[in-house]
Amino acid sequence: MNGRVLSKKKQVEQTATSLFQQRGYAATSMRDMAQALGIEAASLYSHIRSKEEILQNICFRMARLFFAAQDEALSGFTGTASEKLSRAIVAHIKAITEDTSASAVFFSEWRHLSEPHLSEFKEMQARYEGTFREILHEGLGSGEFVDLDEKFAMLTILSALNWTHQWFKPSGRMSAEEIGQRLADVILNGLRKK
Amino acid sequence: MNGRVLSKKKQVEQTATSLFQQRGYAATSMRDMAQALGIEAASLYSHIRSKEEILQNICFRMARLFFAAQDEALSGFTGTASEKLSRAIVAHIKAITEDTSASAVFFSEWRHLSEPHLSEFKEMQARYEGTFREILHEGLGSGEFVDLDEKFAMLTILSALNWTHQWFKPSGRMSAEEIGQRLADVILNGLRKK
DNA sequence: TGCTATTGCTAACGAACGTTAGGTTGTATA
DNA sequence: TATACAACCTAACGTTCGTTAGCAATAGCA
Repeated sequence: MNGRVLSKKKQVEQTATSLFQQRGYAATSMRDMAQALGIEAASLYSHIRSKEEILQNICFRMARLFFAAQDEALSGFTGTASEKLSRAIVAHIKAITEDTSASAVFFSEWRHLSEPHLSEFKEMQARYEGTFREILHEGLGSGEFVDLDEKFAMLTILSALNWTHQWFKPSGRMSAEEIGQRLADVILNGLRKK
Repeated sequence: MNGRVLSKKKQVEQTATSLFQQRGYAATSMRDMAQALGIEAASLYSHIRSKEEILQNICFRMARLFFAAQDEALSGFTGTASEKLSRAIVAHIKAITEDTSASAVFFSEWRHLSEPHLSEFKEMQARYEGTFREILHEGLGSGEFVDLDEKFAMLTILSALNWTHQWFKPSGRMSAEEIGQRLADVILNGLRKK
């Protein structure tokens, strides 16, 4: 077995991801998913343990993706805070564009995780955001960045980036890297022409 | 009657707003709301027609707030695209900070509206965003702004602004107007010191 | 051929859901 | 004092929810 394109479990997760994105986790029933797959609701339990397990897999898989991209972009890199921020932004966009549906679920459905997964998730989130804060902190200390609140700036930047999943199309004329670079440029230099 | 601080219907809506923000519309039950108010679920129907009516009221009230703020900021105003954008941003932040909980619901729970309200809502949203697009279009035509995609820039800007509801505290040291102004500054001039 | 997964089914469980019907109480006004 | 209404109750409705039990069909491998 396993000469298949996609294991059935992956298929279930992919369908669930799409439905969670469209309707939200709480508003998507097991029967909805089953119907989308052309099977009965009870049959889903041959592949998954519970509804929440699906959400956990989506959320934590995306989390790993974000960390991997961030690590790759920053580990061992030395440069100005601007350069670091730029690389972190490009990495972030790259992770989002690797799976926009899962990203959408990751960003807005994680609150439906139950303990202890919820706490673990929040911890990872804080750690990930912490890297951005450190970069901002560094840039503020070196006088590279304008005076601003570290935390609010970090949240605002991420919020701007996190909308990318809504409109990114892999078939579009810009690659993830190009989009990330443009966003980094605008964040660093602003809309206004100099 | 009506020497009261808040009509019971408003109390129900306020409680619902808070719960919708925390758990999401679909994951909040009538019994949850009732419990938060110290009454029985069935008693809620003395004050409201349905669960969805509450969501409708929250969403459309916030929509009116956004339009009112935008109109006040721009109607009759003539100036550069930068100035217009700045005013629109400040107005937007002002509307958000007038009710951060309702804003949170407005931004992420509107998809649970049923027709025809859903279509009406989307129409208003497009109209509101259209104003931002026009400003960007103007600034691009006049050479005031750097070259960028109108639609994506608009979505990115609004996405950055729309996170404000997450951290704004009326008791904080910055007013809504100050925050809006700072955000407009960063969007126009960027993070990097010149 | 026999064994073991994989994938699916029907039937049903108890719980929770939004909502309705019908009734009781208290208070403000005519 | 009579009337009206707001506010809340208990009881229950039909539906949907996530999930379990138990069983059948199929396919790959030994």
